[in-house]
Amino acid sequence: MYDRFFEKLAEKVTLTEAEKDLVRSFLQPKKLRRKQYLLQEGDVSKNVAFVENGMLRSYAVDEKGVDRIIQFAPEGWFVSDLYSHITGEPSGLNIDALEDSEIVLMSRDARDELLQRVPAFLKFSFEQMQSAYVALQCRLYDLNNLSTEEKYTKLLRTYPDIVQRVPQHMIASYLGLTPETLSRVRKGMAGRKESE
Amino acid sequence: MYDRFFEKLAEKVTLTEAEKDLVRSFLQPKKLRRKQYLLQEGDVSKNVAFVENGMLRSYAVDEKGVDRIIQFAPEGWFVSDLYSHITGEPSGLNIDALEDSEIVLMSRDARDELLQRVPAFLKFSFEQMQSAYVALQCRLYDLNNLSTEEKYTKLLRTYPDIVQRVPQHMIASYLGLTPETLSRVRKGMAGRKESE
DNA sequence: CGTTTGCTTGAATTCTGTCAAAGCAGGTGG
DNA sequence: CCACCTGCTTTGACAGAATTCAAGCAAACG
Repeated sequence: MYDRFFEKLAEKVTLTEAEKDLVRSFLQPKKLRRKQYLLQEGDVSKNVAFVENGMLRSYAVDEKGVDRIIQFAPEGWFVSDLYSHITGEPSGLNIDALEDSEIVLMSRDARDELLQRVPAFLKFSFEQMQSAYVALQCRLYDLNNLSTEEKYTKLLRTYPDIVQRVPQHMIASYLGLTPETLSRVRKGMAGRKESE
Repeated sequence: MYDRFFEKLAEKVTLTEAEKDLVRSFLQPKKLRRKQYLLQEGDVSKNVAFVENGMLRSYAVDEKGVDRIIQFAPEGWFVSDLYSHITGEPSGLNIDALEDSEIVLMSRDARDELLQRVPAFLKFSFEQMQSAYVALQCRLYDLNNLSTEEKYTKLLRTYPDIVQRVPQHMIASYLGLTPETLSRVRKGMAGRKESE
């Protein structure tokens, strides 16, 4: 239990056994069935979740009722509506499970206390956030500047197993495309490959 | 000197005078003329910059030679190529001044040492990074899901003085549009306003 | 088996990029 | 002080790309 979570910590900081125990005491395991919500629009995000295995997604619903996926969170990733979590305001996002999943929850109080009491945890959180920021900035650049096809192939290179695990229309949503457009782009790519 | 920098810190943490002095000893002021580079593509990002006043921008140049602006950094903002700064690899970005500017530099060693020696500085850096992450995620969502016109009006609401301070073609670049498209969108907005 | 869910396809429409040209400052040097 | 550049914005015409709406099809599911 919590194996992957502590592996993740170990990538960036080393904790004593005592610190590990302390951290562990603030965590709460949870299982989620496919399609089960972790957070629903309008609620306040009480927890940050770490995915031990399975996969979640966070998304917003636009004025036309269409899902707009913001993030996929497979095993080893954190997911939450940070804005709501920090400010305590109602969330505009939904988070739910795309597969049956096992996750680790950390409440806001738990997080605050750990950040204060365990310096290594603060250091980890900072570096984790820094990495996430760099990755997000890269993604933003790509979104702005790559062609549709390039966005898709780059996604495939970054997350090779995503095609097997999430339906295509969700990938389209994540990339900011309609399902039809993505379908046609894939067709174009396949056609070009065969003719060579 | 460093006034705005310490104001920024004070928004999130409180430092003793001794800590302030320590932080100060690791900072380096610098003036930049308009069009002067802080970082050029291919160089390694040695510093993180905080803008005391003036405005910088970070951008990449795509394969066709077109500037793609990633971030505007007016007074009170941090700017750097974090990826290059952390990894030590050559940067793919350029950072230069859009106006004559006064900035505060913090080298990588300085930053590492402050993060280690001044807990409040680590806490600040974490929270700063967290805020930046939330803001970036919001921007990414907008880029993906808003219409061209909505992106532009949202930008105007978020940074009311940006239109006065940066040329329109740079705003277009920041929004991922061609200058022509932005010009036409603005025309459309103006036309609609008058007829009502 | 019928229903749902997801993917594909087509045709029409709207939007955006591209290329080329012209207008409109502000700034500089003569 | 004026003529000239230069950088920036606007316009137009056209081509290409993406969305929309509608329909069909296959696999998965209860």
